[in-house]
Parts: sequence; structure tokens; C-alpha cells
Amino acid sequence: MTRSIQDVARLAGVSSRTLRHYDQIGLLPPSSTGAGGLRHYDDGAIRRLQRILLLREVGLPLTEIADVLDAQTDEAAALRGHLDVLRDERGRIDRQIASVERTLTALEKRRPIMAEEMLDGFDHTQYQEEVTARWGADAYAASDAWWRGLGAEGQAEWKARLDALNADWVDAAGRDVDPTSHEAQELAARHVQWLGSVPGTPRADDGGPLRDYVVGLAEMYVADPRFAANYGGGDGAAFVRDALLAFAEREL
Amino acid sequence: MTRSIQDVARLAGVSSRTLRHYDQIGLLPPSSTGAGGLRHYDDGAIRRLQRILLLREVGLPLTEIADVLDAQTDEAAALRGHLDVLRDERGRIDRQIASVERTLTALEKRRPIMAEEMLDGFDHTQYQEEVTARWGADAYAASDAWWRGLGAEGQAEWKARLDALNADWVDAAGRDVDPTSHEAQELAARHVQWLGSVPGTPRADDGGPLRDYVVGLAEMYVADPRFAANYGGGDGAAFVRDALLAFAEREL
DNA sequence: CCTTGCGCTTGACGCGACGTCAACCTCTAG
DNA sequence: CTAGAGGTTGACGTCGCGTCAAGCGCAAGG
Repeated sequence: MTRSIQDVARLAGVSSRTLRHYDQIGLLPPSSTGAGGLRHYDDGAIRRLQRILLLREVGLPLTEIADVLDAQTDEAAALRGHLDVLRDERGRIDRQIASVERTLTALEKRRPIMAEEMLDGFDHTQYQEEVTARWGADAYAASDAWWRGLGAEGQAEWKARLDALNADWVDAAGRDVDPTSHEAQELAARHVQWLGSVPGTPRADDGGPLRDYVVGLAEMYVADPRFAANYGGGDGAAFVRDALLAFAEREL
Repeated sequence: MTRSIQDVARLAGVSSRTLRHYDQIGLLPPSSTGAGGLRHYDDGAIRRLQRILLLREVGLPLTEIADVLDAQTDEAAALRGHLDVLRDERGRIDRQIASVERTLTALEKRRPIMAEEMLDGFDHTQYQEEVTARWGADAYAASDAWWRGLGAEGQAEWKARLDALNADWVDAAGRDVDPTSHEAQELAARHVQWLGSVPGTPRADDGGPLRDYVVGLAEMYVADPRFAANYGGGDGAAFVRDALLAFAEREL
């Protein structure tokens, strides 16, 4: 017994457009076609569709579904790989949520932020100057001009972002996370990303911060007590350093 | 002082293509253009770019960034709205992760699933038959044929999906979640979505399950002890029912 | 016999945020 | 004079379809 495209669509809870699309990309050709190009689907095709939808529901891209169903790939391996993708995604979203929440609180009670807005921000660029002295004297001037150019609102936003990053570092350090773990390495990636948003940062050809620069900063985070305090004392700073060093070695 | 497009790109850590794109969509026009159409950016433009990047980093779409920066929209309101989007997204990903994990365990120790594969699955279709008797006698036949047609592997996958849904219901019920809360309503949406994947389900014009059908099922989940056991006893089934009823009222 | 209408077909554009050629221009240094 | 660096404007590709638009085959009703 074969069914029309609409029958199948209703059965499976998808649109007929979707079925045509799956035909077009070769994922699910109809079992036969009749007068005027009408698509007919038999039980085998419907069985295949069910499996497609199960895999689609967990977010597997259609091309990978095709690989799995055509047995070119092990299903369990594909799912495990996909699981990593999903976890990364969740990590990204969690960080975005934290960042937005902090920005919101910063916007709501603007005062306390304004009070210390020069503090950490300038602390940071100040230390940066110490390090960037090796990379050119005008780096600080550019950085300083950039900071003043941001304006009050821009500075508040930028501060909120920095606060979020620092808070996450302190949190992870407090939980005795392994510096080489996925979580710590994601924090390091974020830190490096953040560095990339700071003008005056010495950069490699790909636009990312220079490896030696990151290494130098990491060591300084521990060596300088004013900085270490930022990360909750010596242990926290050491954690940040170890995570950054591991990241620099692997990625930069 | 104005800078070239590459200068700005390096400063901000984005590609020149991105800057051209932002010009094209009107998000960030250069402050001036010179010979041959060369783009020049002054401090004001760079300031605007910094704010764009801050908002972009938290995932705000470019169109909304434009709204915020051009002050057509309150920044805090935009961020709060975006926060909801992010939370939904995270919920979706959490469920996908749970689903994949369950499918993986189902794939690894296939035996126990096989042992009970007929149990819940047929229990469900059995109850369904009781309900669908009101909607046509051949509904069950179609459903039964569908189930057998899935094959052993397809049945295992389908079971894993159902298990994940049920486990989440029991979990939410155990935590005394409000049936009208966002979380419970998302579970209900998932339940209805799942119903939509079951052939033989009576459907509305839009292809989704018929409202009355959902309501009938919901009541039966409480009335029939065999079913209530599925959701961890009377309280669990009542929670499922309340959530489904609220959902049906609002969405169907 | 013609029209109407249903169910289906193919073909094409649109979305979001760019990456990636391709073909061409402009200026500078050797 | 020429090569090279650094720009420019298109235009296509990504992913998974939604959404027209135009047309075809077949049945019932005028």
C-alpha cells in the first residue's frame, strides 16, 4: 500500500514541503512516482522517515542523518559527536545568559558601576601598558583613547562584560576545576577573545592576540598581587594562569 | 584622525568583510569615503562599532542592535526580551542533550529495552485505542501497522524518546513545579508534539492533535491507574493532566 | 464541452551573518 | 613601467525549510 505526499505529511506531522525538500536533497526519495510526477511512499519509505525525524529532533543536521541512515557512519559515534556540539552550544548560551544578566543589573543600578568604572577598567589597561611596553609605546595611547572614546554607556557595558568574565574565573577557581578541563579551557578561550576586543593588543596574523603576549599576561596575573586580588588571591590567579598557559599551548 | 577599514578591523578583531556588511545593511556606515570608494572611520564610528560588538556578543541579532543604537528601543527592554529567547534556547538544548543521552544508553545496553519494548509502547497505543475508538475504528489498525513497520531499531529509538519525555514529566512533578509554569508548558508542548508523531492521532486542520483529543487523554491519564503509574502515581498524573489542560486551553 | 476546484508539480526567492572567490581600481615603491 | 598591497563592488554558498507563483491532471457539476 502506498500513500500520497499529504497522507505521509499528516502521518508524520511534517509539511509536504519538507518531504519535497528531503526528496530534493536525496535524503528520502519517494518509493515510486506516478502520473504528473506524483510522489508515492511505501512502508519502507515511511519507516525511513520515522528514523529521520527521530534523529532530526535531537538537532542532528540532515547531511549527517543521511550518513547515519546510509550506514556510512556509526550511529552511536555520530550521536556522541553531536553531544559534544550540543554541550558546547549550551556552554555558549549559559555564558550569554550570564553576560546579559550582568549587563542588565549594571544598567539598573548604574551608580555603583559608575563609582568604580575607572577602577578595574583602568587597572587592566594599566597592567596592559606594563606588558605592552615591550610591544610599542603607542599601544597604551591607542588603548587610552579607545577607552575614553567609548563614552560612559559604552564603558559601563564593557565593564559588565569584564565583570562577568572575572566572576566566572573566581567561581571556577573556587570549585577546584582542573585548569585543563573543558570548562576552564572555555573560560580561557573567552579571556583570549576578550583580549582580542581590547585595542592595542599585540596580534598574530589571524587577528588573535599574540601567543607570547598571552603567556606574559598569564604570568603577570600571578606575579603581581594587585592583579592576583582580582581573581580571589593567589590560588585563583594561579588557576587563571594555568588555564591560559594550557590554552596558549594548544590553540595559539 | 580617521582609519582605514583594515585598521578598524584589526582594532576591533573583526573581518573587513564584516565592516562592509555592516555598511551594506546600514548598521555602521563609514564616517566618510575617499578616492575609489575607500571607507574611512572616525572615532565616532569606532565607538559605535564597539557598542555593536558588545551587543552582538550576547547574541542579539543585528537588526535589534540597530534598533537599540538608534534609540528606537529601550536597551534594557531589548536585553530582557533577548534573555527569554536565550532561556528558551537553553531549554531546547537541555532537552536535546537528555534525549541524545537516553538514546545512547538505549543503544549501548539494547537488551533491557528490547525486553520491555512492547510494554510501554503498546500500553500507550492500547490506551490510545480506547480513546480513538471515538474517532474511528481503523485508527488503531493504522497505528499498529505503523508500530510494527518501525522495525526493532526504530522501535527502540521511539521508545527512548518516549522514556525521555516520561522521565522529564516525573522529574518535574517531583519538584512540585507549577503546571502553568514555563517549564511545565514546555513539557506539555513536547507531549503534544510527540502525540503528533503518532499516526492515527486525530488531527486539527493545522496537522496538530485535536484539542478534544488531548483533553480526553489528559483526563484519562488520571482516571486510569495503569496510566497514572506511568507518571509516578496519582500526583504525577494529575500534574501531567493540569499542564496539558492549561496548554490545550492556551494553544490549541 | 467547459468550467471550477482540489491536489499535486517544479522553480524561485527569502531568511542571518557573514566567508569566499572573482574581476577590477588606485596608489606607492622599486 | 611594473609589481604588489590594499582597497572596491558584485555574486554565490551556507541550513532547513516557508512561502508565493505558475502550471498540470483529474473529477464533478453546469
